[in-house]
Amino acid sequence: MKIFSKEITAKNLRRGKIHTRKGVLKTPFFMPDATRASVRGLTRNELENVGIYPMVVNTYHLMLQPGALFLEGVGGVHTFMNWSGPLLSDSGGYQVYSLIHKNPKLGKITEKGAYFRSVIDGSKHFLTPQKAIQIQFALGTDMMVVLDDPRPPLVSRNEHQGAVERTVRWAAQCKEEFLSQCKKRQLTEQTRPLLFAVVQGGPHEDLRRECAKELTKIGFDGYGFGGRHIDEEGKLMRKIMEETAQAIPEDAPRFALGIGTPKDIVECYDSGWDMFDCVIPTREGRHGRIFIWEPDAHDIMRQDFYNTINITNKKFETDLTPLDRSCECYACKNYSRAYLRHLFRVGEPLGPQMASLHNLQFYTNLMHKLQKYE
RNA sequence: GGGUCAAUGGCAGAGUGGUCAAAUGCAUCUGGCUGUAAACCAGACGACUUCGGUCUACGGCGGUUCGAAUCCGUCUUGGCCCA
Repeated sequence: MKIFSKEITAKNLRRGKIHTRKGVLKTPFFMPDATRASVRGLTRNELENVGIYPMVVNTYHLMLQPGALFLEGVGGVHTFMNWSGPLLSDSGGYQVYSLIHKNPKLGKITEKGAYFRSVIDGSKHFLTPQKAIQIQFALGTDMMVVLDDPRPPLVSRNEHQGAVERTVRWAAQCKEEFLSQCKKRQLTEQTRPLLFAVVQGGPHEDLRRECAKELTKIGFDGYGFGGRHIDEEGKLMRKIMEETAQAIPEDAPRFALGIGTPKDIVECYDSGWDMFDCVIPTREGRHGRIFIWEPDAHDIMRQDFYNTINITNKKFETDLTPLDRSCECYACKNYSRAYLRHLFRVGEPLGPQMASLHNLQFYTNLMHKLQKYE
């Protein structure tokens, strides 16, 4: 199967389509995070109406609840959550970082894999590269990610180097398990999922290049940018993103994991990345931040094209206009800023729900604009 | 009419001689959130300020004291009990 069909080549970027077994994805695209097999607060219909097609689920969260065996038994996570679009499963690699590195009490990393203490009930779990792949096959997702070893950005170069080496070793083990699962399940080039590796290396360009090179040798369907991609001031490490994109095979999809703000996404696109996922639209929506198009902005590549408002701010108390006049989403078509502020203040779930919906519409529209760009 | 208890910042409610511009919770205001331990977290919340302080505040008034939200007297208001 030809995974990536090249359509446009401009500068050093290539844009095209990714062929998954559940359908074709035109790049660039954004996937909302349905970490626990649900985009928080939104129904299947709402997501479809916004124009969502691919989404991201999480291996770590789903192996804890409801469990990989159960999910495999019911025919996979697609069936369980009733979603027919392509699903990408994150490996749990990020949880290695966000749980263990941020709080050593929650687990331990060894060469064999990562021990986790469940944040749900304290029980112990062990995730190996092989197991991460096995679970993702049990989930039945269409794009899988290798177990990787991200590190906090400020650790020593030495530690980043160690993380790169481990990430490469684990990636090789994942690939091996992936091939074995495909064989066992009699999957063809047309029916098998895609496997993505993750480039680590922190803020060191040479480590990123080295990591990309080693992963390329093993060979994957796509490559991700892992670890933190913004510096201490919250600015995108653009040079690193560019360098890393250049170090990845030109005909492979490039997945900027966990990115990002609308501005970050545009910059990453411009740096050569074409797949994105992030909690920002939904989490910040739940917390009251709304993305608004700047009416006079026409070139998303060259100017500030959006603003954010905090809908809970007092200044919206009597504002009967929609969140965004130019938006076609259900929230903007039906409710006012004052009403949504009211919903947030009294704790009605409809508030966070509508805010998430609107923000996802914003992200979807942003991706449409990027797809038309050139 | 007699007795008794109470009155604290937007609300609830601690504090009962100095460490009190006053705990805590709620409410309010403002931030933050980047492969979701996140419907979460943080800061502010009497006024003024040259940011060192200054002033006004724990029902009213008066007192005791170096010093009072805290002790005493009295008034006002409210709860409960007895006539």
